[in-house]
Amino acid sequence: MMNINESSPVPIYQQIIDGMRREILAGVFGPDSRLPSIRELALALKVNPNTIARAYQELEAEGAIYFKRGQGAFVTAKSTDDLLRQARLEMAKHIGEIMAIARSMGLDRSQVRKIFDSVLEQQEVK
Amino acid sequence: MMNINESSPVPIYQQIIDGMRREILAGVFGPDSRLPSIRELALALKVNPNTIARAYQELEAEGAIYFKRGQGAFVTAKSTDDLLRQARLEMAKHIGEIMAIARSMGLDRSQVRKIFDSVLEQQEVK
DNA sequence: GCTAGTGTATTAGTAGAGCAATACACTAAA
DNA sequence: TTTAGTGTATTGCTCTACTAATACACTAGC
Repeated sequence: MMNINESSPVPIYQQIIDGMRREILAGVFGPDSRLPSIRELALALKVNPNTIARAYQELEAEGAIYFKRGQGAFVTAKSTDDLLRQARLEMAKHIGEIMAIARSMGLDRSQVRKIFDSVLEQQEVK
Repeated sequence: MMNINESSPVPIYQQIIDGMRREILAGVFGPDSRLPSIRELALALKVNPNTIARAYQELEAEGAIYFKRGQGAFVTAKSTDDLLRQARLEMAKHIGEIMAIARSMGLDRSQVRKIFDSVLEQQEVK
């Protein structure tokens, strides 16, 4: 079960998005299985329904889940693929930022790749 | 001369920081040369002096410039090195974000590197 | 000392994000 | 057709980031 960090600077709705993505990827909710309803989850996490709704809407917008009227939210069949595609997009954004920095310093691609590798080595993998 | 985009979501003070870093790196202002005074620049960019001051303070904090009381702001002798170091830190942050995404998807370093390379290929170099 | 130039501090206004309270509208199932 | 469950819309509060107006304090140079 996902848990919310009240004191985190990361907004609650974003924590829910992240948590749901992770749980779907981990197989906690398989394709076409039903997610907890907005009200259920709001109650469980002690949060306003609108906050859950916002998270679910974003997940719907990115194609990870879909709604059946009156019945609730369900995991998209291809949602694992979608999530991976989405993740790739997010990564691409960051790489874009990195390249913007690199450009303003006059670095070319191979220099950026070197920096990337050397920083990557220092990262924890957990 | 730097120019400000009023309608950008990027705060003005941040645009000034970025612009200044770029101009220093480009050699518009060499080591120990004097930057436009806070009031001058505020007038030129049609912005409040405090906004310029904030940008200059951050540049000072990261060691790119220094102040002489009553005389203005000057470029640090080693500021090019400092800026490169700073840029590297910024890049590292983004790489950290990328790794956070990767972790939640269960990707290891080599997979991340592959994605990075393939995205890098698609980036414009300008 | 005076003056014109520096950077700095105080205070306040504006806009936006985030979240909750509450009421609404729809649908499945009995 | 009623009921209990869905998601949705409206509204307002709070907090924070950003910016500006204005007044202050210091310093070089005459």
